[in-house]
Amino acid sequence: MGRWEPNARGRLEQAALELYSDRGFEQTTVAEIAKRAGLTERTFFRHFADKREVLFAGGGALQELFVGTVADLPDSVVPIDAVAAALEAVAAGFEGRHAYARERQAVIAANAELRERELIKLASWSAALTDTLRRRGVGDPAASLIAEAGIAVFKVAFERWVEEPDPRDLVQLIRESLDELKAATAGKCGSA
Amino acid sequence: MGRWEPNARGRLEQAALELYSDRGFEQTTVAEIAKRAGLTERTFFRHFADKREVLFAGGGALQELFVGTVADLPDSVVPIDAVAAALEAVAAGFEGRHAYARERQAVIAANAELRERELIKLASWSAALTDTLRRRGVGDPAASLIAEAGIAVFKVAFERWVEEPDPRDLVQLIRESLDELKAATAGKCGSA
DNA sequence: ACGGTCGATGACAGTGACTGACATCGCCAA
DNA sequence: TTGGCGATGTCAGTCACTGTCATCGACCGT
Repeated sequence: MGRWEPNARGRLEQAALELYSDRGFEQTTVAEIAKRAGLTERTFFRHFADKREVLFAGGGALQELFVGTVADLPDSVVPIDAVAAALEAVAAGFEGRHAYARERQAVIAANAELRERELIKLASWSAALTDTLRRRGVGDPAASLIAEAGIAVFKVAFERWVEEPDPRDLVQLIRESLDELKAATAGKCGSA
Repeated sequence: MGRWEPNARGRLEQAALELYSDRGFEQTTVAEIAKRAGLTERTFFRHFADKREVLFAGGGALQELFVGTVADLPDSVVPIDAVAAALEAVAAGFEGRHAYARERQAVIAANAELRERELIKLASWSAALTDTLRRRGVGDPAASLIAEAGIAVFKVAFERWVEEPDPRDLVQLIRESLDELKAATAGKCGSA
């Protein structure tokens, strides 16, 4: 029970999600999380920059998948389609994790500070995507706008996916959302 | 010099911007802000929910202008055009405040926590806009997507406006950005 | 003028997030 | 065995933020 139990980081992540889910984010102290993981508060802060980050540290791999997908596509693919492909690749990464995503998202939705952190993570995706698009020769500000729009599509689709207890196909939700955005910016659909 | 100097709130806002601008956000304590404004730390927290909010409290009026503009437009106006009109109305509100906006934005850009707060404010605009669009009969998820895309247009245009020391016309920057987004997403309704 | 009410402020103690400095523990290589 | 080294523990300290109560200053009715 002493030091050197394996996977300290993972234990902290799991303990945090459980406590945030049970008592709420604000009602949970870092000391409690650490204790449940068999560690000390100081060690928590060696693994995670702050109390919120423990819920978001896993997102780094997704961002790499996301950007990598766009970068690997042939230049002949138009930007909006490249973004669509990347979104679908990320969506596929959530396969079979609906229950986990749902619990985590419920915790985040219940607290403003956690929503803030989530938004800045998505903004970081958007910035990385903007960069990748520029490298493909997309101009400014088109690159930023396509990236922001793409992230918006993901956000909306993901929200819908998580809302329902009965998991639909996230990839398809993303396709639908993108089509709706295309229609709306063309000024053709959705008006009263 | 005692109590009852007028405009305590405004003095706190100005003192905070000056100190954040000079020393940086993290290097400034709330006690210092309060002292410069001739008040105490406790009074600061009676006016602003936290150390960041002092930079964002003025945004409420803008959100009302923004949503109000959309709500007042005749239903015959297509959603994307209604959003464009609202963005331009807000842009007009920044007339002659370029120097202030520039200083404030520099402070925000220099600190991750402040960027987080800015993102959640924009997300709040987006949510309010989504609501207003729904009331105009726009369906889901089109309402969310148009709102998110509109905010993205504003974000990109505003960034460009603030970047340059020599102020261009924000309204025109917004028009250009919206056109770029339309071009990038151009396609038929329901296309793959 | 007087006393009373009320909102804004001050004073103070307390909690908890986060940090820096240093000691300690367990693994691995020389 | 021993020394290095990374991960952890311990402890003190700062600062954001909160609850509570006292105090001040303006306005109001008498």
